Amino acid sequence: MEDKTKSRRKAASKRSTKAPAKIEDVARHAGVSIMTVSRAMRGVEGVSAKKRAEILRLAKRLNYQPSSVAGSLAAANSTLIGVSVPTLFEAVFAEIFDGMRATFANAGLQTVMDTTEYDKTHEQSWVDRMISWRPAGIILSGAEHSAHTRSRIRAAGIPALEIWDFTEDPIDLCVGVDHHAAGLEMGEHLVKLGYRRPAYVGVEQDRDARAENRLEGLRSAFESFGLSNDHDIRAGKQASFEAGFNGVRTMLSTAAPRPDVIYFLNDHMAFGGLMACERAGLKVPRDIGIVGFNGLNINKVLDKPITTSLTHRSLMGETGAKMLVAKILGAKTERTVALPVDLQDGETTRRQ
Amino acid sequence: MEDKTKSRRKAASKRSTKAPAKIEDVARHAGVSIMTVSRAMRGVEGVSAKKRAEILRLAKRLNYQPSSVAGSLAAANSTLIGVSVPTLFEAVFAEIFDGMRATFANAGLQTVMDTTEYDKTHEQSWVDRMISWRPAGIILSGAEHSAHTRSRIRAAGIPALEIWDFTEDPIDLCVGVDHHAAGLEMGEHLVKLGYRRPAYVGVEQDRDARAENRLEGLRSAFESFGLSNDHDIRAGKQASFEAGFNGVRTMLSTAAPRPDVIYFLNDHMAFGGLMACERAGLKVPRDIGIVGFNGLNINKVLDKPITTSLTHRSLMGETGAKMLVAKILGAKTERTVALPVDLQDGETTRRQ
DNA sequence: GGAAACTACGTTAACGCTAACGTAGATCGC
DNA sequence: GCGATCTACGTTAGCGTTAACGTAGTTTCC
Repeated sequence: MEDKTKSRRKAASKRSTKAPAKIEDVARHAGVSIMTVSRAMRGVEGVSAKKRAEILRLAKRLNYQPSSVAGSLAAANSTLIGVSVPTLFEAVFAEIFDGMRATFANAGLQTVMDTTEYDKTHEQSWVDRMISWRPAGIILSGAEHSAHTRSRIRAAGIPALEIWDFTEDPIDLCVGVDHHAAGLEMGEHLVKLGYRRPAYVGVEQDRDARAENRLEGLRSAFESFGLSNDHDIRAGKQASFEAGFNGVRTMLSTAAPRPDVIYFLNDHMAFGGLMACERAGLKVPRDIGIVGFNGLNINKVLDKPITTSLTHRSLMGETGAKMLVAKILGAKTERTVALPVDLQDGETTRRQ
Repeated sequence: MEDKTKSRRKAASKRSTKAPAKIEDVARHAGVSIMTVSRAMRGVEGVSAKKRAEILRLAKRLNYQPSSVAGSLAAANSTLIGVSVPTLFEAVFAEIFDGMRATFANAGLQTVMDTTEYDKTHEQSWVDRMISWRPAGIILSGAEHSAHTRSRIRAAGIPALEIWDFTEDPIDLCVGVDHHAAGLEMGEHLVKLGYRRPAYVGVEQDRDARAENRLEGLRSAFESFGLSNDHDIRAGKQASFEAGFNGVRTMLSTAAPRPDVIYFLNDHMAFGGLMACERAGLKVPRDIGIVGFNGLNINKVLDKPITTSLTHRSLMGETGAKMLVAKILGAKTERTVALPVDLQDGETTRRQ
C-alpha cells in the first residue's frame, strides 16, 4: 500500500529520469540527522569541522543541491532581487544593470531580470509574478507605474527601487535624472546657439515616458522664446540607428521649411539621422543640427561627436543598488537621489 | 504558550510591516476551505462559478498573491526558464532573447536572466543557484561549459538549451551557428578578393570562445594559401565601438608592413576601426579592408556598409525556445540545429 | 568535585501550498 | 425507485527545508 502510493506519485511526476538528491539522502548516507546536513551546507555553527567536511564531500558526490524553494519557504527570507527593464535593445539599461552588479553580489543577493517592452500591462503581470517569489527587493525602470503596480508592491512590503527617471514621490526609493530638465537645458542651449526651427525624431507610440518628458522640456524652452516645434516624427519601434535614419528621411521629404536642428530620442537614433542627412547632401552642422541623448559609446569614435546630454548610467546603477541593499538590511538611506546630466556640446551643432 | 511562540516567530522575521495575506486568510474570509481557494485561484475544476467569482474578488481585496515558492514546492513543478547570457552589452544576446520571448510566453513559462561576464566560474555558480530553484528549463550561451556545469545540469535532469554556438555534442539541446565555418568562409572570400595580409582586432582575454573560433577559421583559410595572420590585437574589455577604434590605432602605430584587411570581432568594433582608419587618413576600402561579424543594425544606415557575416539572431532564439518547450512538454524535438550564416559583401572591402 | 556553561548534535513543528482521496447531496438512467 | 454517476466541496498528508528548542556528553571554574 505504502509502496503503491509512492510509485504512483513518482510516475505522475514529470518523466523524472532520477529524482535529484535531497537533504534526506545526504543525511542517510552520512549517518546524521537532516538538521546536521542543513547546518553543514549553510555553514552555520553546530557541526564539528570533521563532520562538516565529510557531509560536504558526500553532498558533492551525490550532486546534492539544496532547494532554494524549500529553503526560502522555511526560512521566510530570500536572496532574490527582481529587476525589470523596458528593453535590452537600449544599451542604457544594460549599463545601469552593470553598475548594480557588484553591490548585489557583495550583499549575497542574486538578480533576476526580465523586460517589459515599455508596456504597463506587461510590467503589472511581471510585478505580480515577481512578488509571488517573495523577493528581497524589486527594481523598476522609470517612475510611471500603474496604481495596481504601486499598491501591490507596497502591500507586499517589499523594498523597491525606481531607477532612471527621477520622481519626488516614489513607491519606495528612487534614483534617476530629471528628464524634463535635461530637455529644457538642451532646448535653451539650442536657442542660444541660434536655432529657431527644432524638430523631434523618436519612436512610434509614446511608450517611453522619459523621452516624452525630454521632448516637453525642449519644447517649453523654445516656446518661452516664442518658437514652436512643429515637426514631431516617429519612426520604428525601437530607438535604433535605422529608426533615426528613416525618421529623417521622412522628415526631409515632408517638412517645409526645413528644420534647422533635430532633437533625437537618443544618440543611436541621432547617428542614424546624421547618416540620413549626409546621404541627402546636407552638411552637418552647416545645414542642419543634430542632437542626441545619453552620451552613448559610439560618440567616442565619431569624427564629429554628436551634441548630447551625458547621463551617468553606471553610477546610477551603483547608487540605486546601494540604496536598495541598505533598505533591505534595515539601514538608513535616502529615499530619492537625483543625478546630474552633463550637456556635451559636440560638433553636430553650430558654434556660438 | 501557543501565542507566545507565534508572536516570537513574527518578531524574528524581517520587520514585516504587515504580513502579506495568505491563502488561509482568503479562505477564512470567504468561509470556505483552503483547497477551494486554491482551486479558484488556479482556475481548475471543482468550484462553482459563483463561489469562484466571490473568492477572486476577495483575493483582490485582500491583495492576496499566491506564493510561487510554496506552490512549486507542493506541486513539484515550476514555470521558470533560467537564461544565462555572457553580457548585455552585445546586442546579439538581446536579439536572441527577444526571439525567444513569444514562445515562452505562449507556453506560460517565465524567463529569468542573468549575465556571466564570459566567466566560467560565474556561469558555474549561476547554474548551481538556478538549479536550486528547480526551473523547467535552462538556457546557456555558447557551447563551452565546465564539466561541473554539464554534470550538474544533467544530474538535475533539467531540460537545457545551448544557444549561439553550434556543437554536435550538447548537454541536451543546441541551436547555433558554426563560428569556425563562418570565419573560414570569410577568410576564403577575402583571399579571393586578393587580400594577403590579414589582421585581427578583438577584445582582451580570449573569453569569447566563438570569436576565437571565427579567428581560427579565418586563419586556416589564409594558411591554406600559404599566408599568415601576424597581427592579433586585443583592445578593451567589451566589443565596443571604442575598443575597435583603439585597436586600430594601436595596430597602425605598430604594424609594418601594414595589413591590407582587418577582421573584427563584430560590426561595432569594425565601425570603430573604420573611424580610426579614416581619422588616420586611410581610405576604405582603397587602402585597407574592414570586415565585421553579425550584420548588426548600424550597418543599415552606413554609406559604406561593412562586409560582414549576417547571423539570424531572432530566428535562433525562436528556434531554440521551441525546441526547449517541446522538450519540457515531453514532445519530440531535434537535439541540434545549425543555422546558416550569410556572407554579406559590403563596401569596406575591395570589389573583385 | 559539582554546578554552570558549552558543544554537537537530534526532535518537533512549522513555512504556504497542492495532490490525492473522501463524501454528502443532487442528478440520471431505466 | 434505487444503484450509479456526477458535482462541489472538505480532509489528510505531504513537498524539502529551517527555527526553536531539547539533551547527552564534555569542559570550565572556583
